[in-house]
Amino acid sequence: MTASDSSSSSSSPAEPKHRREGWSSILLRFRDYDLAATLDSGQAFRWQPCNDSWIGVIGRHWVRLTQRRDGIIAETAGPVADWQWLRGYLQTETDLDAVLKTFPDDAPMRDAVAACRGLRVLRQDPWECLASFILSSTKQIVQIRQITALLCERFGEPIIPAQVGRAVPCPPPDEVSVPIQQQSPGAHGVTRPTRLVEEGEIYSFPTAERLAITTEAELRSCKMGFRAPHLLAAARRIADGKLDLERLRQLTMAESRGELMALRGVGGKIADCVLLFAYGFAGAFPVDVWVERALRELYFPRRRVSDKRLRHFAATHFGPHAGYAQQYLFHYMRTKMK
DNA sequence: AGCCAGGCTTGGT
DNA sequence: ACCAAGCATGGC
Repeated sequence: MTASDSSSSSSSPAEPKHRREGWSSILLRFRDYDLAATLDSGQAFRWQPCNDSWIGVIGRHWVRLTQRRDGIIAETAGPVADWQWLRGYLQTETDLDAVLKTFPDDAPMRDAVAACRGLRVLRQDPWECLASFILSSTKQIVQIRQITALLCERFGEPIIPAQVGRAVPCPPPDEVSVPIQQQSPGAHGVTRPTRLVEEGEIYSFPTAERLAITTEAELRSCKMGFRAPHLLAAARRIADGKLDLERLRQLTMAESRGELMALRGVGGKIADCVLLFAYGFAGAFPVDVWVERALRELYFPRRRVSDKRLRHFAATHFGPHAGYAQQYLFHYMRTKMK
């Protein structure tokens, strides 16, 4: 698409000045990307704002993202030969203009787009997405963040910003480089006693295999309440191969939705979130309390409309990128209006 | 204190 | 087919 990159091996003037040895960085060039809206709109729950950047984990990569006028600077540890994993996650190759043009031309959509233009739908790992949204039911977003943070601290693997260096996850943007010290292998080895989590330390999202060998009580200690048995059962079905999340990519949206909804604790809304945020089914349209409120207040003010009729409207009115439209309505509703 | 939160399941009409 | 209660937990 229109994006062009400059890798850390080039001498681009846009390169971050605080680059350190053992790090890679890249400038993904494009306009029309609102990083803050995208990372803080209830799609993913583990991005932490840090000064003017966002810090998080994508797969096994520690990542810092910084919005610039002409794109996004990404930094990560170690050499990176191919940044496709990052472009895929951020969906930087999606033509946003083309998506927005498919939206219905009505006042609510115009207002929603005007309020948060540049908001994107991410493309996340299916397991992390599924697990996160199993934990989301009847929870506020701040609490989902808290639960997933606990889950990752207890059962994830520590992700060190520079694998051979000291963990300095959050220096100010132009801090003087920290000398990288050799560290004996195994310092973060297999036995990780429970301890206070260091400030800013980041963990990978635990695999289904890891969670499959926990107990419901251990999961409940992450404050997930009645969702614990649902998450545990899902992890076990995936770990033992009864459910293959990769296989769902080959199915139709409806078939994939059915497979997801066969899991305890996964109804239509959570399934739609996974279809949209992980598999990229553009027509998936999750309806939560905020989107239902948006539909009723913006499209049917002072009218009583049945849930059935509302679902039919949602399924037919928003076009081939209904999921994108939904995310704009959601973020619009949550930010601009109370 | 009481209500609500990016819901789902179950049991009652 | 539609309606309500129950479910854990925490923020406001």
